[in-house]
Amino acid sequence: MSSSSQKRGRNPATVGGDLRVALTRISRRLRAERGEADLPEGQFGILTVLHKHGEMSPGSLAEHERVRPPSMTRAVNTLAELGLVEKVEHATDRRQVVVRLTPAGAREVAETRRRRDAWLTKQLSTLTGEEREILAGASELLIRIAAR
Amino acid sequence: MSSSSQKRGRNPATVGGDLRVALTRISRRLRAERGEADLPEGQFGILTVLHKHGEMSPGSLAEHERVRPPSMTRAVNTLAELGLVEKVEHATDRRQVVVRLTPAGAREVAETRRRRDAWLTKQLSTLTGEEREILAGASELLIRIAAR
DNA sequence: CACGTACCGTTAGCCGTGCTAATGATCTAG
DNA sequence: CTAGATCATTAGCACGGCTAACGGTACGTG
Repeated sequence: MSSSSQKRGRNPATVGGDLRVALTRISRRLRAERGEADLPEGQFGILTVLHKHGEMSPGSLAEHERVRPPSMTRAVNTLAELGLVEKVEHATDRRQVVVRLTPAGAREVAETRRRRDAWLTKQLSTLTGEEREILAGASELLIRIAAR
Repeated sequence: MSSSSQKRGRNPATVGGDLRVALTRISRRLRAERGEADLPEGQFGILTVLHKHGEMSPGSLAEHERVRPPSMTRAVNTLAELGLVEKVEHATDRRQVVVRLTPAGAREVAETRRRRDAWLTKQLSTLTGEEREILAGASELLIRIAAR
């Protein structure tokens, strides 16, 4: 009862410490719940970005995903080998590369989304609406903080 | 404006998707903010567990951190090489090993805690009390979910 | 025009940290 | 005493971050 009783005027450092613990715990749990057939988190993330925003250069992808270019190059190559994206040349700037979702990639996004999120969705279903609201709010805050 | 306008009756799947994005973003950000001198997240986590709960077997540590035993063995060995923990033999069961924080390890916990959390604490300081409340609540929820 | 500089992507190679499978040592039940 | 359970470890794989260094391309300026 010690953590939920004192609610007002939270100390930023304390919240930060708790948040860190929570993040590592849930991350490990989610990783453990990933099925054999599911794409690794990072790779799937790239597909969803392409699905949402359309074709994009590796550099933009890297920036969007807050990753260094070499990391993105490798991830994109893996996806290309799987036939989920294709790399085509840029129309006017030959330094650049355009990464594009293939039909198979688009299918993968749709199919995997359901499968992959099954466990988490199920857990969230058991929460109250208010609790889900807290997590939704936290998501927005965390994304905002990460973007600074 | 599409994500913050509709607030009631959140769909678990939607919350899950957003949450996933938020988790990967903030995790990468935190990793990027880690200083040269700071211990990697996982290793530091082990030190804090030992600091909080006292000496412990690798198996218990693994369970506590939701990791498989081989992962813990390796992490503990790294910490032992750094002189931050020591491995001593169990009093009665010679299969077991007892992992214990060294004085240097205890020092490391105290010192690193401040340094390592500087960035996150600073970010949280700029939030409103209500927003920090949301993150504190979310931390509890996530830890609960991870423990299932 | 040519040259230097800036930019983009890639290659090479490092590290941390998760996993499974298999081994060795020890303990314990029968 | 033997068989099986339990604990830690070793070996080896995957994933996904990173930096440093490099090659090709574009572009501004002399």
